Amino acid sequence: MSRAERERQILTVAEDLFAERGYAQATMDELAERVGVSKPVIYDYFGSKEGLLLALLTRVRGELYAATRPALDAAASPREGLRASLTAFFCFIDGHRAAWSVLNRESALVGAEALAAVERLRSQQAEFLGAFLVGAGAAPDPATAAVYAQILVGAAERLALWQEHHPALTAEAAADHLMNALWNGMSGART
Amino acid sequence: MSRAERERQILTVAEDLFAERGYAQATMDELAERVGVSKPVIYDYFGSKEGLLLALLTRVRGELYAATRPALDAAASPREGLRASLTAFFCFIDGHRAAWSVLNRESALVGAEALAAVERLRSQQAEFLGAFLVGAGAAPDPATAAVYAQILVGAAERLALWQEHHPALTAEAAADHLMNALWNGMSGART
DNA sequence: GGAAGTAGGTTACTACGAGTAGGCTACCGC
DNA sequence: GCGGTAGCCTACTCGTAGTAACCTACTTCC
Repeated sequence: MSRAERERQILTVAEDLFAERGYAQATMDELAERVGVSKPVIYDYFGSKEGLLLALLTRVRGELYAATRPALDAAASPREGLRASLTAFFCFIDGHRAAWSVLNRESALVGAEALAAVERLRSQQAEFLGAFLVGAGAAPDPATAAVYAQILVGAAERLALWQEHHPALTAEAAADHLMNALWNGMSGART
Repeated sequence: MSRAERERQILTVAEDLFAERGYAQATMDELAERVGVSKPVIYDYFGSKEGLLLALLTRVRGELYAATRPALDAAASPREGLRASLTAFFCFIDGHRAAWSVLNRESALVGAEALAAVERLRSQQAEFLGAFLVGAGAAPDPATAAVYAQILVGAAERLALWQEHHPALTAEAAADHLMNALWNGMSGART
């Protein structure tokens, strides 16, 4: 098997295994067994357990960006663009539900590098959201836009996790709620 | 030394150690050494490394509740109450900066029980915020209020973490931004 | 066509950290 | 003084991340 092929295979198996057991409980021995190779092969490809997680995060980051970025500009108005992008985000999480909590929440404990990788993932989202908010006139200045972007990212992330235990909340409904709360404000109740 | 005294001592040292090294990198051997006892003593008190984390989370939960809950009702208006409570939250994080990321973000990877404990912490905040939002007329119905409460919690949490790398953002400023974004809405820029 | 290098593995270890078995000491009630 | 017990220690076991050293087949060059 070629290197690139083997690499993708290991990452895919690892994503499932991490989702199933959690990062800490997943062992490299079991991963190697599932892939059907010996352990040093994994180490040859990724260097360490954390390196493997890092590679996984990088892959997910690319996918998430591809899923949410285009939606922002494709819509007719800023409001609809933001709503479409938020919906895309929740749909993406839905498709990667198993990997989501592991990759985005459990990863932090391993080390500085993995933590930084998770932060880069968030920053990537926050950055283009911030630029978007400035363009949409939704924030008085770039600094405020940066803060607002963090608020958006945090709120969306929390809602995505909350969904796990409240499956009644669909991706569209989650996006709608976010729009109502953040765009219109909570000061007066709206439906 | 009495049991209760020893327990508090171990928890305090553990909080520092976890903050310093991160949960995974912190070893029970080093903790025992810092406390000045042998390892089995720690296990006698907390059962396991995760048990220790759990006890720490429980303590922090009580402190966070005490810091944020009273502020909600003490103020003259709902708007001011929410702002005061958010400010109290960011101030609390400021005081527990070192422990914050470990306890609230890194803990998830250990096991189901620790994960549940972290979720309870968030739920506690979300619950009284939800009830508050209903009372304030800031959400059309209790179900929406529950979603809004999650949005508040997620946004506040994210902003608290973002502050780590953007120390210019004070607790008051963070609370103000949150109020502007969430209460008034982002649809029209306000200062 | 055979020597030399290399890609893609393998088996069999080491190191280290979580958790434990069993014993020791000093104090308390009687 | 003596049994019980609270609080603590030394000295382990065991599982898992990570590694050293070796092996096999294929490609490449003369």
